[in-house]
Amino acid sequence: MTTIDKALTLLACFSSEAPSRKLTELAHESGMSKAGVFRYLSGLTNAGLVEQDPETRQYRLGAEVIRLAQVRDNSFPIRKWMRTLLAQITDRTGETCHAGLVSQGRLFTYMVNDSPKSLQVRIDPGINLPYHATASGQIFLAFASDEFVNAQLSTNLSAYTDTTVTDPDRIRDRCLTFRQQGYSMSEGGVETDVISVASAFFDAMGQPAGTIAIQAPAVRMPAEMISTYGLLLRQIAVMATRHYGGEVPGQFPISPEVPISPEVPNSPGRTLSGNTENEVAKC
Amino acid sequence: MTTIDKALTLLACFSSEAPSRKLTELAHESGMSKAGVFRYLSGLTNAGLVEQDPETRQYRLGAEVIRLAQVRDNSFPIRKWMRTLLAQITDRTGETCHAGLVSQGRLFTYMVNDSPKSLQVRIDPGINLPYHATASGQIFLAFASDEFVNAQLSTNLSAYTDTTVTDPDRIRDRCLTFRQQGYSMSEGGVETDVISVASAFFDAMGQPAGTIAIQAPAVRMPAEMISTYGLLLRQIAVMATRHYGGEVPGQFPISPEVPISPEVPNSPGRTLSGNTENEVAKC
DNA sequence: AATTTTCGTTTCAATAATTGAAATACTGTT
DNA sequence: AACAGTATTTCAATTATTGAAACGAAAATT
Repeated sequence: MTTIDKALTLLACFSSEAPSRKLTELAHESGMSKAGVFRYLSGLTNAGLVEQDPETRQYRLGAEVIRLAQVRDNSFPIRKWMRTLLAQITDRTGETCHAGLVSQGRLFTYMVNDSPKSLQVRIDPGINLPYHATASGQIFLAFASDEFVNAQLSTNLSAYTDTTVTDPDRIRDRCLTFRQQGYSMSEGGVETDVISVASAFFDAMGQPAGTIAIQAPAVRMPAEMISTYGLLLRQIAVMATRHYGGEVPGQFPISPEVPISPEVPNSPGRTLSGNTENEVAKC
Repeated sequence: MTTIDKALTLLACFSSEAPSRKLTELAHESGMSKAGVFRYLSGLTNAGLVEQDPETRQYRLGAEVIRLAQVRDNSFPIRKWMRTLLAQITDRTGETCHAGLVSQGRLFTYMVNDSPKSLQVRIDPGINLPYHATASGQIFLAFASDEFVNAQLSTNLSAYTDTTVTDPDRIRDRCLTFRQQGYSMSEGGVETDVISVASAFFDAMGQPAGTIAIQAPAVRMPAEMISTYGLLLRQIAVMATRHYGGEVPGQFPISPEVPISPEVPNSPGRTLSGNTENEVAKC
C-alpha cells in the first residue's frame, strides 16, 4: 500500500454521518499511527481537501472538494438529466424520490426530489445507503458481481428496525427476484412505515452504477402501486443508463412497450410552497 | 514536498476549462516524471478521486469527489443559505448573479442564479474567475493579504478583451477604491458589453472567503444602477459573512441603515419557463 | 500497408522519503 | 494545581519513492 493510498483512505472516513473527525479517532479507525495520520491530514489540508476547525481542532472536508465536484459535473454532467428524470417521477407519483450513486463501493444519495405532499419521507443528499436494508441497495446487489455481493453480505448487517432483513441468504433470495423484476422493494428496512421501490442504471461495462428510488409512507403504498411504481422506475432507469452512456445488462428486463405509469392515482396535488422561489440556482 | 502533496497537486490540474487530461500533459504541466504521474494517478484512481476514460484513456475526476462534496455540504452547509441570498438578489434586480468561493488560491463560481430575462449573461458553476479581470476577483484582492495580491498580480495577466485592465498598478489603485466602497465594478473585463458588480464575504479570521456578484448586459447598467447594486451586494455580503460564521474586517464599510435596494427599476419580469418544474431537486 | 511518432505502462537499482514510538506542547477539566 | 485527553514534533531505522530508460500499443503519417 502506497503512501497516497494510506492518505486517501482517510478521506473515506468522512461521511454525512460523521462529517468531522478527531485525529485520534481517525488514527484508531484507520489503524494507522497518530503521527502518520497527522502527516497525512497535513498533506490533505495543503491540498484543500481537508480543513481543521480552528475552535474544536476537528478535521472536516475542505472547500476544494466542492470545486472538484463542480468540475466533475461539468465534464460528466449527470446532474442535469438526473434532475429531469427525478422531476418526472415526482410529477407522476407525487412521492419523494432519489438517485443513488456508487463510489468506492459505497452507495449514497446523490440527489433527492421531495414529494409536494405534507406527509413525506425525509431524506438528505450525501447519506449512505446500506446495501442490505434499502431498496436501492438491494437492486444494486441484484446486478452486482458475486464477489461484491459476498463482500457486502459478510459484513455486520445491522437491523435498523425489527423488520430489517439481516439474513444473508434471505437477502440473496430477494435479490434474485429483484433481478428478474428489474426493480426492488423494501418495507421498513431502515425506518418503519416507509416503503421504498428502486431500480438501477448501469455503466458502459454493464455494471450497476447507481439507483433510482421512490420512498413513500407505507399507508400510501398498496401492493398494486408498488408494481406500478416499480415498472415506472425500471423505465426511468433505462433512460438513466442511456444518459450515463451505459449498457443495460442482458439480465435486465426491458419492456419498452409498457406505457409509462398508466393512470397513477393520487394526482400530484402540488403544494404551492415552492413558488416563492421560482428561480433555481445552478450549482 | 511530500509524496502526498505531489499527488494532490495533480488534482488541481483539473478545471472546468480542462476537465479531462492526458497523462503526458499532466506530467508536463506539473513538471513531474511520466512514471511518477502515472503512479500518482493510480493512487488517486484507487481512491475514486480520478477515473480514466476507457476509450480515450484520458483522466478525469471520479465519482468520489461528488460524494465528498455532499458530505462537506452537510457539515458546512453554505449551499442552503446561499441559494436564498442569490434568489433575493435576482428577485430584486432581475439580473444574473453568482457566488464565488475561493479554494487553493483559486476563485471559482460556486453557485449561479440566472436572470429571468431573455437577454442575460451566461455563466456556469465551477469555472475559474481570474482575479485581475473580474469584479469578483478584484473585490477579493481588495481585502486579501499583500502577499496574496502580489502573488496574483505577478502572474501573466491575460487580456480577455481590449478593455481588460492588465497593468498591476492600475489594478491596485482600483482595489483601493473598491475596498473603501465595499464593492467592486468591472466593465468588459472578461467579455465586452458585460458589466459586473461584486462584494465579498469573510471567514472567521476576517480574510475574504468568497464573493457575491451581479452580471448584466452593459446596456442595462447605467452608473447609478451600479452603485445601487453595489450597496445591495454589500449588504447581502454582510449577511453571507454572518451565515459563514465569519467576521467582517474593520476596513469593510458596513452601513445597516441603507435601505436594501431602494426602488430598483425594471421589476423582475419573471419568465414562466421555470414553472413546469416547480420541484427543486436537492443535491 | 508500412513506418514513424506518440502515448501509456512497467521495470529496477540508487536514493530520499516515510515510519512509529516516545517526548513535548497544548487545552480544557476536576 | 494537578490531571487527562489530544494534537504536534522529533529522530534514527527502515522502507517506499524516484526517474531514466525500455516496452508495448495505439494513432498518425507517409
